[in-house]
Amino acid sequence: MTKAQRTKQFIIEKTAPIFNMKGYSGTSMSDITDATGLTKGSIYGNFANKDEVALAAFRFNVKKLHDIFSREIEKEKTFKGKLLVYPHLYSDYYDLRVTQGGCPIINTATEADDTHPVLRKKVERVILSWKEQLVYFIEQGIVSGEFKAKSINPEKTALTMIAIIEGAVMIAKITGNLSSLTDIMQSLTKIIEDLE
Amino acid sequence: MTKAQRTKQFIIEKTAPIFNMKGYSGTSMSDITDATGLTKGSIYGNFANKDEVALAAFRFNVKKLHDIFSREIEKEKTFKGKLLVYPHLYSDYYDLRVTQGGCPIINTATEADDTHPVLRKKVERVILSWKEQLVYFIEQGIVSGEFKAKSINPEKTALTMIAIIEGAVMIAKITGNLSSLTDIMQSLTKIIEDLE
DNA sequence: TACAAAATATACCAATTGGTATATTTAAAA
DNA sequence: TTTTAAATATACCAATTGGTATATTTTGTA
Repeated sequence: MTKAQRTKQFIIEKTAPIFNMKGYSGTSMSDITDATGLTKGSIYGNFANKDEVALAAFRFNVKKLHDIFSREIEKEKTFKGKLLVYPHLYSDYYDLRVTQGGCPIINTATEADDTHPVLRKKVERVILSWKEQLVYFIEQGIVSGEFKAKSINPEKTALTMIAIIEGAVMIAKITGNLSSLTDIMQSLTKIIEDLE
Repeated sequence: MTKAQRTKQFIIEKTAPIFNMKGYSGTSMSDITDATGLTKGSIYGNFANKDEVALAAFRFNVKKLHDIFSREIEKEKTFKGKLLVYPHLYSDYYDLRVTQGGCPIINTATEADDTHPVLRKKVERVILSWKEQLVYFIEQGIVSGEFKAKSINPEKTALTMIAIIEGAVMIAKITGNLSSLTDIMQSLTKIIEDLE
């Protein structure tokens, strides 16, 4: 890793929480220089513009979350177990502190949908690939006999899971109430268990 | 209604969609003057600052949505019917066009949670009172015998309903896919029907 | 150790930000 | 119809915005 690569990574790590908390248009260049202790010169030496920093920060935040879940999902042998990783981790409030400022998906989605086409597309892809992963788990669960084939619509179930999770994170974040997150995750657990 | 009151209302109506699309920090004074055709003088003659306009715009957006749902809820005689108004209206994509820019609750919640304490508190109150209304419907449904008392946790169900709805709106907005909204609303319908 | 290249800092830019003081117009009351 | 007050417009303000050209420092390599 060259010096420049390290600096680039350093800028991303330092600004990722800022972008997640303040949003794209809420984060200024001075926020970026403050957070990194670097000057504009070195920011613009490593990134073409603010946009590039925001994009990299978003990628970083998503990966951070993704890695946590992937690690736990791999440990599980059954597909039901893999699906249950989500309510399990979220019940522990695990993530909300990892990525400061709440879920980067919902944060970026709500800000970018009407304002930032590039970022919008990135979020869309993240959501769709998340959905595909869930669909795969559900379908494989059906194949393996864990879930009953009839009456299950994998696509619908996957979308519902994502909606519940994102909605739950939003509610917990705005109310500061951890128990509401736990409550909603119980409902999600039930949905998964009803697949049997 | 005096002239000033009418102008104030005019400013709110014209800027409400802007704030909902661009967000608080994304909406500038020039956006406001552009949208209204008025000058800064008359904006600041009617509002103390940008904050006041944003707060009024948020209130306006929430009320607009609230009125639509209230009207339909009143028509329903059973509590199950009242709860089902949500999936029914959202399946038709009814709201997403009423309040331009998607759901003001999720938009404002994700932006304000880490940045704007006053707005944050307002969103929190909106969500909590929405939850209380749902809890009331569920409890009354139990009293009336529509729902079976045991195994129902009204608070948990209400929170889950809100999470699903908000998450669904977010997904539909970012993917531009109406059918995902319909899919998720079917899941919500099932949750409500399972209360029997 | 010298040197080229990469990385970072400095100092600037025009444009825009939210906000204000004052001038002008419009509307209501006497 | 005149006076007064309310409503709106004009013209400004300092501060901050994202961005850039250039100077300086740091780094790896010959």
